[in-house]
Amino acid sequence: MPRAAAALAAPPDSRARVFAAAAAEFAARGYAGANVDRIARAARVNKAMIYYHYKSKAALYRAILRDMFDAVGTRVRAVAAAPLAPEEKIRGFVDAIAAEGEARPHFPPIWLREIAEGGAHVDQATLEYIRHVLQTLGGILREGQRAGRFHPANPLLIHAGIVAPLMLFLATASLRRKLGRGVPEITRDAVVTHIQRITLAVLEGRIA
Amino acid sequence: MPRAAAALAAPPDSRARVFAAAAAEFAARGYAGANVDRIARAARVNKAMIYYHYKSKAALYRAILRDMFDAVGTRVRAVAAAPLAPEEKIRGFVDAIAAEGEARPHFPPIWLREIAEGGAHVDQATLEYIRHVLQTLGGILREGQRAGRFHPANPLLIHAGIVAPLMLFLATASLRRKLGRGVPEITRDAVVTHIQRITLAVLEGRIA
DNA sequence: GTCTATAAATAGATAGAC
DNA sequence: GTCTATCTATTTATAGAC
Repeated sequence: MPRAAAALAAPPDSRARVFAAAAAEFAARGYAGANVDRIARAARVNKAMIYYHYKSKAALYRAILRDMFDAVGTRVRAVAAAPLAPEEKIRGFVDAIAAEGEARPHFPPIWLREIAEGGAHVDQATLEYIRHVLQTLGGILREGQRAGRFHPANPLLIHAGIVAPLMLFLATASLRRKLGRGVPEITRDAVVTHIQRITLAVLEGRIA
Repeated sequence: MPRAAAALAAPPDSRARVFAAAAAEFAARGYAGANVDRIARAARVNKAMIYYHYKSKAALYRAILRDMFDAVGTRVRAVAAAPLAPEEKIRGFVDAIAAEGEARPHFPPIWLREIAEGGAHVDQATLEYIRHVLQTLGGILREGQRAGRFHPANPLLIHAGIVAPLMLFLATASLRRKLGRGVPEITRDAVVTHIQRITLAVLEGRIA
């Protein structure tokens, strides 16, 4: 989905505008709550155009899902392939997830919802992309273990410890505003650094 | 909502059955995806009964939200009020969230979805309950700081570090099955212990 | 590629009998 | 408290003209 992905910034053609508008709509209201008319309006296209470009609302949604996880997978693999120490790769992994979550604001909310419904809309291709991310992290962990710098650890647990708080933070900007005063401020960098430190502390066995 | 809450196990009256069926439906499909006819069928009541007991689909959903956060708030305050060392209270806090997430299987998915839509359905009462949970954690942190055992920390960050991975773990049981082989197993207790350790390590400044 | 008009199904909500 | 029947609005999707 390179065309759609590249178009997130300033959608030139109607297909890319549909993609971008749909991503925002699905993020804000979920698959069931999303409305094709509203997507059309936001994309400044006629509703029929949506069905010209995509087979159905479901197919459009799945395209967005695939694009999301494909992008994270790619970014994360780049980190794993770079000539870096395992510790740096872990930091890079955290950064990659955060960067992707920020590059695509629809990513965190959609991700949370997919978790909530047990990946109901996740097709085989997307499932592969998700596996890739997990396997990439697993590879970094094994590399660190072979180098004698990481203790053995469950990749799933490490992954959850990284991704969950990140997505939560990125997705709760508006909710935090709603909670208002009494809830202390917090910055993106603080969160990323915090997660990097914790993850490395766990991997290096510095946590009793 | 004590009546509805107590009825989660074996719903005796129709109102409680509606409540329980609706909780499951909203958890599985989200607010927009939930279907009142389906709720009626699952609750073994006539659809009109739902509107007899609750003003609308939205009101029914809000009642479930309130019940959830009220319950966590209560359980968490009990931990904070107990005569325990701050460290034990933190462990208890983690346990309380996990226990509540397990006692109400609809809790984790609904929680994730509410985060995703920025608390769109959260009314004032529910907002209060959520604040209570945050404030309770804040109280435990201050107590530990006064006792010289905890370093200063952002309650929101600590809270996210606890709740996010827990909810994620509890909500991903089915998705983990879908990912299938290649994804290592993981137990509830391992997750809880892991989160307790990490949180305490952070609070005690054992993480560089 | 783009638009109008509309088909067809779904779903929230209620009136009114019992 | 419970049920039948139905109204009404919404919404996905498409046929067909340009």
